[in-house]
Formats: sequence, C-alpha cells, structure tokens
Amino acid sequence: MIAEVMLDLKTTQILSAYDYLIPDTLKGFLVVGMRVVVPFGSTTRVGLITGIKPTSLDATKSIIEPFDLEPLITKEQLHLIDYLEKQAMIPKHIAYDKVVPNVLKIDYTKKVHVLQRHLLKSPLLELLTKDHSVFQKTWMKHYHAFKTAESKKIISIETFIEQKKSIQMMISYEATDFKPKTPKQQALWHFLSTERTIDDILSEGYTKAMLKILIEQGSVSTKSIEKISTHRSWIAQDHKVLTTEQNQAIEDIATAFKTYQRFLLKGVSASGKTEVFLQLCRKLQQTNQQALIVTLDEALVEQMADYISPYLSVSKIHSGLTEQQKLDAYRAVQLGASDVLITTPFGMFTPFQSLGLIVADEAQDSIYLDYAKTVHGLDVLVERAKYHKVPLVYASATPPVQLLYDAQMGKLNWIELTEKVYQTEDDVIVVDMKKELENGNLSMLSKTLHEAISQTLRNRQQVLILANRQGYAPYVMCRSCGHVPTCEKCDTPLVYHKEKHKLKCHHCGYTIPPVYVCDACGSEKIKPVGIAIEQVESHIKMAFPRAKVSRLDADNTTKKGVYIDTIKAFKDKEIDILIGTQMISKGHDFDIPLVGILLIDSMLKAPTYLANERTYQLIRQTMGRAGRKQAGLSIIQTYQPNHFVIKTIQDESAFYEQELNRRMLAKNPPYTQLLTLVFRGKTSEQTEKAIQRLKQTVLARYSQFEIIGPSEYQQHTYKLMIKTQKRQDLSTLIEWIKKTYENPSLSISFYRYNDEV
DNA sequence: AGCACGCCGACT
DNA sequence: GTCGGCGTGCTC
Repeated sequence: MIAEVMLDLKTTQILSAYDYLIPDTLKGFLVVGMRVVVPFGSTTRVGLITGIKPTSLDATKSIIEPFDLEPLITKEQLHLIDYLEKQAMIPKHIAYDKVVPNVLKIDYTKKVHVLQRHLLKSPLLELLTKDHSVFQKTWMKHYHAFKTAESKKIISIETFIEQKKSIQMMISYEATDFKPKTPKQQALWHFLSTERTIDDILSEGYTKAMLKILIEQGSVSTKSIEKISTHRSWIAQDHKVLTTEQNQAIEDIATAFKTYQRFLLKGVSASGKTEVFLQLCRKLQQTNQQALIVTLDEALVEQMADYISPYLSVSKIHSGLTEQQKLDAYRAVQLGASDVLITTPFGMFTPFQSLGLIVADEAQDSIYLDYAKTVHGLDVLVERAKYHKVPLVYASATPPVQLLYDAQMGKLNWIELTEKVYQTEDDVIVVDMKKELENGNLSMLSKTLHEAISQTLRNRQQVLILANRQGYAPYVMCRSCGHVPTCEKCDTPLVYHKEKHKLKCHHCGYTIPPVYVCDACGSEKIKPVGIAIEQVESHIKMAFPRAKVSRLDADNTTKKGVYIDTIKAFKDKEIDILIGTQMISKGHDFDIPLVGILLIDSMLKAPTYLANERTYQLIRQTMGRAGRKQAGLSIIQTYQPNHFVIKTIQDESAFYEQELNRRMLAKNPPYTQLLTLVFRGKTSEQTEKAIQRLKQTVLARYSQFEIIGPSEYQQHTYKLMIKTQKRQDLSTLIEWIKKTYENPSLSISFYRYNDEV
C-alpha cells in the first residue's frame, strides 16, 4: 500500500504530495489525516497523509513511523484544504498551513554537541561555549562550518522533531465495582459513579487523602483524559427585553437551522445584533449544537465574549492569547466542550464537534481578504456552512454592495434591525475645505470642527477623530525643482515618517535618513508634503494643549496590548481626544457625542472600483461611533462635498442605487467577474511582450473575456485585468494560463477579489 | 589546483 | 527546509 504524504514545507517548489510505501506493520493503522515521519532528501520530516492508494509509480522510500495515534485533522479540514487548492489556486501544502493552527505544527530543533573541544575553530569556538547547545537561527550564516565540523566528528548535530504545543492532560476518577466499607468512603464512591475531575471532588468537600485511600484499595480507578477549558462567567445579568425586530430576526434565522441558507443581518451600531447572536446560540445549545462567530480583532472578540459568556460556555481565539490558550480553545471546540467559538478570521478553520450556525460579524471588512488575497474568508465560511448544512449570517451596519446585489437576486435573506436601542438623534455636517481655504483657514481643522471640539471638551466629553491614511503618502518634495526621493529598488516615492524621522519605502521597507538637500538641484527647500495622521495629532495637540490626546494607527500598535489598552483607556474616559485610522471605526462601544472625519479625499480617488464603497463604509462606520447613548454629531471635512458618496452619506438606499448603477455601466462586480493578474519578470521588455502575447491569445481563443491593460505599476511588474460574466470561465482560464505559461522567468499571481494590488 | 561562496534544482 | 552540483572567483 502507498500513502500520499504532504510535507510541512512552505516553499512553492515542493510538490503537494509525495508517495511513500507503507510498511506491513503499519497497514490498517494509518489513515488519512494522520501525520507520519518520512525520509525526505537527506532529512527527516513530518508529513500529513492525504490519501491511501494501492500502487504508485513514484514511491521508493518507506514511512519511518506514525507521528499521531489518531488523525490530526478532520475530514472537513481536508475538504477545506481541497477547496482552497481547487478554488483559490493555493498549493495543497500551503492551504494546509492556513487550515491547521500553528500550535499543532512541528518544531524541528537541532542540538549541537561538542565532541572534541580542542579541535574547534572560529567562529564555532565562540558560538559553542557550552558542550550542548540548541542551534540558533543566527548561526545559519555559519551553517557550512557546522556541517564541516560535523563531518570531521568534532561536533555532532541531533535533530528533534516535536509538536510546538502539546495537548494538556489531567486525571479523571471513577468508581469501580468494589464498594468501600465506611459510610464516608461510600459517599465519595457514589459521587464517583460518573467520571469526575479532582476539581469536582474537592469542590464537593471531599479530601485528597480520602481519594488516595479509595484508589489504593481499588474502589476508584484513574485514567488520563484531555484537559479542556472554556470561559463561562456566572455574573447575574439584567433581563433584556427584545424588540419586535430582534425577535423576528431570531425566528427567521432559527427556522433555517440545519439548512444552508445565507442571511444578512443589517443593523446600525447599538441595534442589538449581539443579542440576536446570543439568543440563537442559546437555542442551539439546547440541542448540543455549537456556533462559530468570526469577528475582526482581539478587542471585538473580547467584547463579544463578555456579552455571551454569562449564558454559554465560550472559547476564544485571537492574537492576544498564548499559544497554549489557543490550543485549549481549539480542542474545547473540537471536542464539543464549548457552545460558542468567538474568533478572529485566523480561527475560522477550527473544527467543530457539532456546528449549527456561522456568523461573520463586520462582514464588510477587508480583513476577511487580507490574509491571502486569493481567498476570501467569507467564501471559506460559505464552504463550511454548505458542508455542515447550517445557516451563515453576515452581520454589518454597512453591508458590501455585493451582498445587497445578492439579496436583490434572491440569493440572500435580508434582515434589517432599524430600531436603535438608545433612542437618539444623529446629525451630520459636511464641511467644504475649499471654502475654508478661501476664507484663509490653512490648518487641517475647519472652524466648525475646531469649535465643536472646544464645546465638547468644555462639556467634559470625548471626541473621536478619524484621520484616514489610506492612499496618503506624506512624501518629501523639493519646492524648487519638484524632485521626489524614490526607493532605489522600487522607484516609488519614499514615505516620510515624522516620529521615527525616516524616509521609508512602503513596498520593500527600504529606509534612509531624511534628506535636507535636494539630490537633483541642491536646493534646501526640500520638505514633507501631504498630510498624515501624525500631523493631525501634532496639530490637535497644539490647538488643545490641555486635552489628553492619543493616537492609534498601525505604526504604534505593533507592540502587543497597546491597541487594547488605548481602547480601554478611551472607554474609561482617561483620554479626551482619540485620533485613529480605520481601526477605531470598527464596532467599539464608545459613549461619545462628537466624531470628526478627516482626510477622506484621497481614499475616494483610490485606483480601484471599490473606492466609493470603501469610503462610504468607513465614514458610516465612524459616524456610528457617535451617539450610541446620547445625541451624536459627525463632522466630515472634504474637498469634494458634491461627490455622490458624501451627498448620500445619510441616505443609504440612494448610495446603493447609484453605486450599483455605476458598477453596471463600468462592467464591474457584481455585474461581472473580475480577475487581476500580476506579472513579475526579469526585464520590462520581455515581460511586456509575453503579456501582450498572452492577451492576444486569450482574446483569439475565448470570446467571452474583456481584457484591460497591461500597465506597469512597479518596475518589471505589470497588471492585467480580465472581466467576464461567469465565475466558472475564470477558473478555466486560470488553469489554462497556468498550464500554458509555466515559465520560471515570469511569475504570475492571480487576484480574484481585488483590482488593486 | 584547491577551496570558499552563492545560486539552482531536486527531494517520493 | 536542506543538500549536492556546479560555476565563479580568489589564493597558494
């Protein structure tokens, strides 16, 4: 018998499966989903069995030994790997890497033992101060020296293969047939007629000493079981009265239990979507079914878990947890010990004992796409919902245009929660920044916003400022000749970072100190232009010196905890003005009267058909942060007050109608299927020729495609867009291109969901 | 010639 | 990810 084994190596040059002979002793024991230790080249690796078949032409080596006693991954996960391979063009072993959590992957540690210290030469002499040490990553540059020393028997290198984190075990106790004599012992013996843990026993008031006696005389047996932990808080909660709309939404979705159906739960902030999820989860729990709730980040997972854990046992997965905690959550969900898994998109592949519902919260967010631009997380969830035959609920205050279209086509059930739990009135003011300029106000804050902030601070209340940075590049420019310093490799303008006082390339990370004299003309009039969030911050700090001002953006939140701490400090009213990028617009339950929205103009001009939708969503989301518990005011500053996105900012149906119309005229999704191809070649000329040839061949061969481009957007990197009606046509085309244009000097990437790469 | 280093392709 | 093959370029 032959096993198809997929190795845990992430390089694309590795095939997705290698065939190995199954030794007679392992026949019947090995099944698909188990990992095995196999020889690979000169090394030993761990691989996953993806198939078993009678014969193979390629197999030459045998499996060394099994690594697991039972399959590591479920049939569903294998199915998802297959789905990612087929639908998203991801090689199998890379799909595996996404589906299986890091903690269950293998660490290959090497230990170096010094055999003959007197023969050690530099640099090994300095590195190997101890006779036994773990091989460090930084030693890789001396790898050759290590290998030479090993062959001369001066040192020996030993490789250890182990799983990063192991499943935690604990002991369980159960009564045997042998009845003890004393009444006290009998009481414990009866208590243990069902399996109990040590915590159960101690909390009932029994002692360890008594348990020990019973074990010794054979009245109680012990065995090792997996330790599982879930979150459940027992704090009594206020009884909540649901609105008619909430009850209706719960009923609609609950009726669809056990079938695959898609819903969109549209609700503004504070409309009580979380309560709907909770009630649905409670219904499922009564029949021992579980729910998967996916949301955006650590803070939102925690917020949701706080809401649900008083009623149900919850498992959480997000980046703020330790590896062990993530593994505990993963296992608790897999074994059915928790009712709900609340996770960031990273945890969406977690296997369930009995899945009954999937919720994709904040479904408009691009994070569902971010982790790999070829797969859409929401599509993965569709696949899981179909597999389990369960409803999939998208939740969003600002649903994507695509989903509205799906609803119009009857492919999606649209449910709207209009009632705000807190009855308040919201207001929006659009400030024309061109007029501000004409009136002599050159600062980034309009008079209107400045006054509103002053007023709010005087009332001892808080302000949230959205300073979009998407599309903004605060680059450096010479005011004399117009010269802009660019990256040596990418030829793109270097972005100016005020805090770090550096010029940085956002494509490759190339960094140089700031320039004071122009390279081109020698002028000293070279200065940063454009506006960045840091400038907004320093401006506001100057304008309101007594206010406590904090800033949140991707630059200063890389350190763990900064993001969550800042959000908490704002909620606790320790910060007066919070300035942030998109990350402050999402789902947080703030209680503030004023929101300022700045710097959205470049976002409207972003070179993608999604620009209008994204800007609209960002503004609406941010507006939603104000007026949750009191009347709210949003002030939008723009140079394009007549842009339809701004004009319709308070009239959603008008926005959707106009945007859908534009998409239809421009033949953009959802009216067409879009595929973006990115080509990277060695030279521009050859690459461009190859693309032109490809374009002509496709046009001649297939009539249903419209092709736009190619355009060079980075050095030696070209973009080509292909539009068509049927999704299946694109898959066929991709297969064909891959087969026909396999060429090491030209790399082609495919992007299905984004025209902006 | 002798070897150090780096790039490339194979690994079942 | 690791190794061997093979070319280049430097040193004895």
